[in-house]
Amino acid sequence: MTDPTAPGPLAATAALMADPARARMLAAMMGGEALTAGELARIAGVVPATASGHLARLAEGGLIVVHAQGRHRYHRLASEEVAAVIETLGGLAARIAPLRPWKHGDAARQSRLCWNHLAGRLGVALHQRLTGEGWLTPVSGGWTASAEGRTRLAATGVDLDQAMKAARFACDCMDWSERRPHLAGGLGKEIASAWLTRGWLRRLPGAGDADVLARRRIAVTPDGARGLREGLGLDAA
Amino acid sequence: MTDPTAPGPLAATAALMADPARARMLAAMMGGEALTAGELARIAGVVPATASGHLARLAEGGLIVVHAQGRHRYHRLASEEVAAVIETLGGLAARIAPLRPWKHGDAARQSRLCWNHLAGRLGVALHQRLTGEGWLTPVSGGWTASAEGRTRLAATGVDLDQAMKAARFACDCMDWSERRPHLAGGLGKEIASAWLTRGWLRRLPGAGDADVLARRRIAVTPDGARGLREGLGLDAA
DNA sequence: ACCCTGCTTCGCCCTGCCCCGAAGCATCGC
DNA sequence: GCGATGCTTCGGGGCAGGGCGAAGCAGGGT
Repeated sequence: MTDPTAPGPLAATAALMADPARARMLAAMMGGEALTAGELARIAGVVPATASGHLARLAEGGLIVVHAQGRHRYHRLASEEVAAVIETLGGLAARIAPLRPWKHGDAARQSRLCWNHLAGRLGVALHQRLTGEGWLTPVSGGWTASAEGRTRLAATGVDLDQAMKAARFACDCMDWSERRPHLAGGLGKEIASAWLTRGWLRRLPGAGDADVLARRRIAVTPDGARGLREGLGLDAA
Repeated sequence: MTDPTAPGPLAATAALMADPARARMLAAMMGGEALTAGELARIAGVVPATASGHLARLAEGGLIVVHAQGRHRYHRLASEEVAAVIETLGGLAARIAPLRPWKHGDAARQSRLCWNHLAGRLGVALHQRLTGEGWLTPVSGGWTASAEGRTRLAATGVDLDQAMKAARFACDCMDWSERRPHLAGGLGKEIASAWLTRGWLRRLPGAGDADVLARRRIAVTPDGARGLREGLGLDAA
């Protein structure tokens, strides 16, 4: 039998997220960008030395991966699965917290990124539109696109073939603010990155209000609003 | 602006799961039963006084609810959402943990309960069978059942109407051991409870091997194997 | 070559909290 | 009534670990 006093994997992994500074770092990385240790230190509100220790633990725990480049070290979440856990846990926390220094009434429902795909109002609306019209239908372990869905998405700059190739089993990620699924997986990533590079979406500076929203806010540009309306019949209010 | 040193809801909630004793308690409650403080103390491997403190914190944090009855106090998970978070986090932890006192190779994939519905091999197989035959199709925020699916399920003792009534948005819960969705929500609950009372499934004592599997193991009885084969064409190996 | 910047390692302090034993309340059985 | 059981609150001890400053080690610019 194993040591009964051992933490166990669940507690060990939870402990990695249980520190305020580390939680802020993880929340910041939910924007999908790779951030340097210095940036993360500032975000977390600790001195670089402390941040370095935290990042080492997160990396050793497998929650983040580090990419050294020159004298910078870039940190990002290790996988979509890690992002999903943080998203889910953050949603539960936000709904549970009776102590409410964090108004999750309105700001939290805004459109945002969840690791590398769209979440919030926009993410959910997109998911409903695509599945509601039958352009996309879930099958066990992935998606199939109708011919119309394929051309519609292509018109918005989404390379469906490449997305499908990478679309290892596209869970629809549960959106905690809207309580409906949004589009994750390879397809979600492809859509978000296509629209970001096309200038239909842009990142908002997003202040420093930590935790669930740090560095994750996005907005639809006028171009994007027009494109989504014409291409998908989606009203991005 | 709020106090920048405040833990934040994410860290606070994660901290509740970050203690070994509390994690063991939560894992035990994943079996769906309401457990007394004494049982949980024994499971967690701590003295009743310590367990009482932990349970108070879990309750105050909204992860569990307490139901006093006579001189016993029964504790269970507060919601399906809490269960989903624990399941997801446990899955991530099990796959990440490079330190492996916890073999998650085989035992973890066994059929088990996830809060109040089926998970593991059986849960995933069931989900695939029901959706694969078109008996159940996901629609935005729930399910619809075909006529054939309705009669098939009714034949196994599942009251579909009642299930649907309670089937507030049946996310398919992601199964971490099989990496495929299984059936959660009101329908998943109804199926599991129907088959448990009918004697098609039974709980396994489940040793005390804590964390992800404590008190969650189930097995298909000979009766159940026959019923599932005849009723649903499902081979419960 | 020089310095500057970004990051890490080290040593120390100190808070938080996990644990237990003892005592205090409830509830049930007799 | 009485004692037994289940659980809680209280006080004290001990350890993990989070925080910082100082020093060390890269990589880059000039």
